[in-house]
Amino acid sequence: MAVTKKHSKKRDAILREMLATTRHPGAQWVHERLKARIPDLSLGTVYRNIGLFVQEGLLRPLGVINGEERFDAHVEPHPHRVCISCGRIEDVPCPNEALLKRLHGKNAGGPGGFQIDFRKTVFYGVCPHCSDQGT
Amino acid sequence: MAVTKKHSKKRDAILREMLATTRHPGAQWVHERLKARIPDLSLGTVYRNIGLFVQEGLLRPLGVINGEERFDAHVEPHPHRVCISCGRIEDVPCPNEALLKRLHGKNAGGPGGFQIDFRKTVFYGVCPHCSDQGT
DNA sequence: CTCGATGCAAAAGGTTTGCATTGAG
DNA sequence: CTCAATGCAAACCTTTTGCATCGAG
Repeated sequence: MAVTKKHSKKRDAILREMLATTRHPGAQWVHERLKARIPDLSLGTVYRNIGLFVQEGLLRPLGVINGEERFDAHVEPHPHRVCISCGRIEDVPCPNEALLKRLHGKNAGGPGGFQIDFRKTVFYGVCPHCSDQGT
Repeated sequence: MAVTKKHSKKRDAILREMLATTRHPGAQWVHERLKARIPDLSLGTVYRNIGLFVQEGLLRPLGVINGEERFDAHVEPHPHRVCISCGRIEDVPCPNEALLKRLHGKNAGGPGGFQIDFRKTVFYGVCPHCSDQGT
């Protein structure tokens, strides 16, 4: 069942903006981006709605990069790569798919009683753009 | 070459405290823990020294859990499991070791020009203590 | 004595929250 | 009309920083 009760243009705009990009945006980026079209959109509303989307499973939190939580609208579990220079996040195309699948089992976390719900794999490195800059 | 220039009792205490625990502590925990022994230890000093230790490679930042950055004094790369209920972090004992190794290569991140420096794998779930609580 | 290390408090960000107002059904 | 959604601003928390003081070499 949905957490959301009523319909709202701003809520729609926030979700659509996040679905339409591959940037794995944070709240601030979404807000700044939408302000152009919706000048009276408040940052608080962006945060509140992102929170709801996450609860509904429409968005997946990726983790904090440079102090800001980032989100992915493509909710099927998959690894990411993060540029430690500029914070860019990309989906990892086809990362040893078979191997990763074998790591997905309930017991992948090893013994000790943890009930593993999900896994996150992140590769950290420098993206092409940043390595061109000579850092 | 070392980042640190001078010797200090407080700095030593901070590092020793973090090396002596398997909790993967955050700055606040270290500070609170040491205050008992060193009443005039300031939180700023804990943050500053942790920052130095990370630069020196003595500590590895694990990521933000519940809004707080956590650190590991065991710097050889290895996966972790995190309790999404209480924030407990544990090393993962022996997680399909062979498989994980095969994911370590420079190209593990897939094509696209990223120069992969390191990888983080985290399993999220509920620890035994929290699942006993019924949550 | 010199310069790095520290305490203290203010500042900086990102995120959350309380409350009055707006708007969807 | 009713209650969810929003704007606004204050509150929160963790982390950083500026500056005067302290302490190691």
